[in-house]
Amino acid sequence: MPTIEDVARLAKVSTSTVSYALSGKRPISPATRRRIEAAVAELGYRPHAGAKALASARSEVIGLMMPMRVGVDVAVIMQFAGGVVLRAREHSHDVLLLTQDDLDGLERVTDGSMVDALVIMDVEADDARVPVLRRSKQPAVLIGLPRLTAGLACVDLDFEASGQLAAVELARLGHRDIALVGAPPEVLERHTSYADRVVRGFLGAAAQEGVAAQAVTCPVDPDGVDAVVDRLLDRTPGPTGLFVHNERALPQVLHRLRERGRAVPGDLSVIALCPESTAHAQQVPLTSIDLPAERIGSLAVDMVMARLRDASVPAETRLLTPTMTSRASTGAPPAR
Amino acid sequence: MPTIEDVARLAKVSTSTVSYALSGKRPISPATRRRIEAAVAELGYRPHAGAKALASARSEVIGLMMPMRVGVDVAVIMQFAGGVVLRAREHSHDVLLLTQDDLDGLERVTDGSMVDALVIMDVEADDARVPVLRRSKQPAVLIGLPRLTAGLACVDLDFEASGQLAAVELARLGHRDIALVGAPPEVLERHTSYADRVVRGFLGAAAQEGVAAQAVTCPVDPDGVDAVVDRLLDRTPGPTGLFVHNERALPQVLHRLRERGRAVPGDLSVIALCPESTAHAQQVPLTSIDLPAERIGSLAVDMVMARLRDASVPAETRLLTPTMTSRASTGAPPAR
DNA sequence: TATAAACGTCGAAGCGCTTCGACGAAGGGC
DNA sequence: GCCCTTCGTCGAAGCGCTTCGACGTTTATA
Repeated sequence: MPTIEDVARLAKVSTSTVSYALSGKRPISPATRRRIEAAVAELGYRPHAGAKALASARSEVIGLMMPMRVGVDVAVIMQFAGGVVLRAREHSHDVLLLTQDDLDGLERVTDGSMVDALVIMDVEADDARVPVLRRSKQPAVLIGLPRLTAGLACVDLDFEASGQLAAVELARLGHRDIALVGAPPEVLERHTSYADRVVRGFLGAAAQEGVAAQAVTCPVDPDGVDAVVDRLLDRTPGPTGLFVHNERALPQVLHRLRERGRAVPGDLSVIALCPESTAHAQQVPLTSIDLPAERIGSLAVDMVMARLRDASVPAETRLLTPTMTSRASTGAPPAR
Repeated sequence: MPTIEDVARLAKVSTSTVSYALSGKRPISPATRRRIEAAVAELGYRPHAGAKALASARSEVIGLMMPMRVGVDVAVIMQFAGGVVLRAREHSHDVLLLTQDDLDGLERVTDGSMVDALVIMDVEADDARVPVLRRSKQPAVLIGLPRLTAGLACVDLDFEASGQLAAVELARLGHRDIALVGAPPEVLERHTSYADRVVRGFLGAAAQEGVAAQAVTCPVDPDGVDAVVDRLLDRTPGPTGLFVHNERALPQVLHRLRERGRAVPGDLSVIALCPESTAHAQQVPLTSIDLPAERIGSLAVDMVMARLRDASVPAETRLLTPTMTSRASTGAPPAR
């Protein structure tokens, strides 16, 4: 591989001039710049990442911690990751992948200067990674909210507002008894905060609207889903509006409703909290609150980059306002 | 951050001794080693990755090219990736993430010495990345088979044998008319080679067994799936055995069969080609040929590491023998 | 027209690590 | 008791880049 010295020799300038031409950190005359560019092209020169990192104290890599167990919502995770990688490239950074629980990896990549910044996915209320992050020099942004956000940069969908939005919409349509079909028990137990927040928003808004409401967790296996749906339907009079925040259970919920002879939206209205693509992919296109995973990923990168560029940028928490799109799964409750 | 020099000073040795103690490349007396380890621990020393890479010409990072569009089989992709990352860590390497089509990124990370080796997922028959790989210095292993594998390291499930296995099993059970519900049209068109290979194996083995067989592509949207299933069922006499190699369509295929009143396995036997977890997750546990994605990912890393360690290790193609597990979805065809 | 400022370029000093060769001390073979 | 290894350690030379200060040359400013 050619080095910057080879380029300098071919362009008949010093290596520092090549460096400045390439980084743009000092003015270079058009003529010189052209010669350098020609030399770079002719040799196929690429700067050595390690040398650059050593000299400049910047690796141009950001770390991404991502859950990789085949679990709850692979599709969403993937969209986050896609958003992160794409946007990182736009900031001309690469992405180093870390698994969710690799606490030691976190220290290795930060202390070893492998990464300039970090994006942490799927944050839990009392996340073990937060203390590590606090003492590291690199800026980090969390996707999700820990219990204490002071001094941390966080970004997420406003799940509480999402819960409210769903409840208010169902109330507006005339439903007087509604239910949230929520995250699987294991997610709740891990205290991934979004699950709690949806519940709080949903129940709170329902109370305020004077509508009866309940929230249930819902496993992802078909039988478990059936049991949950059955329990809901067997109550009398029972809910006429459902808000489903559980991507993996969603198809089976709809399927069970069909099996039980309940028409959507004739007998039951359904609102889902999921990515648009998922809402579309169902047999009845679902009225949904979008989970803009890719956008959140991009935004996380933007935030972390801003702080990398200018350390005085404050570490704020940004909660994205949820938006609802009405499709074919909602309507007025059936007349009694 | 402390440097190796700080450690050396504290341990009262030279920096080279510290380096040798840490790498184990030269013998160090127990007493010295202990002092060095103590100093490392006391200072919380971590070697600077860039400096190490520069001096040793090894980054201890492997590149992983992974498709991140929300597409065909996110769960499988994720399992591959999980396998890769986990095993890479066992070889004390980190993983740099590249998107599937980032050809320029490939050159950047190889020529810029960001990675020591590469794992490339989801290889197509005439993959544009292959020429780039051939001219790069780093060892690479492909997950999937390009048209010309000479000189390349590849690893994949033996999809052709999988097709055969399914056909033979259905024939053995007494089915005389069988069908392959295959990959979505867009996958076939991209000539992701595994789709073709399954078809070839399935039809070939069926012919040999003297069994009528057909192969159809199958989109992933519910209506598309229904149409495919309907077309199959409306033929008379029609197939009594199905081999489904399309993870996203799988639940809907089963659902449509139920809607059409066909019992599994009473009226129709179904074999799936998918990860075990998917086969279990269906309402009827599916007889399946396992797609051991995580294992393939690990194996890919092992192969690439072997070649990294010893450049004379040949670049071989390894096709994993498929294994079938009988569950509740297969049996004899109905009596006529 | 004298003088300060900006421009364009260069040389050299690192950044933090690995690795080669060297060298004294200790151990083995005869 | 001598020579040859092996062991354990050190010093120094890079690895390929960035960046600081310096220095002639223009160009603007008064």
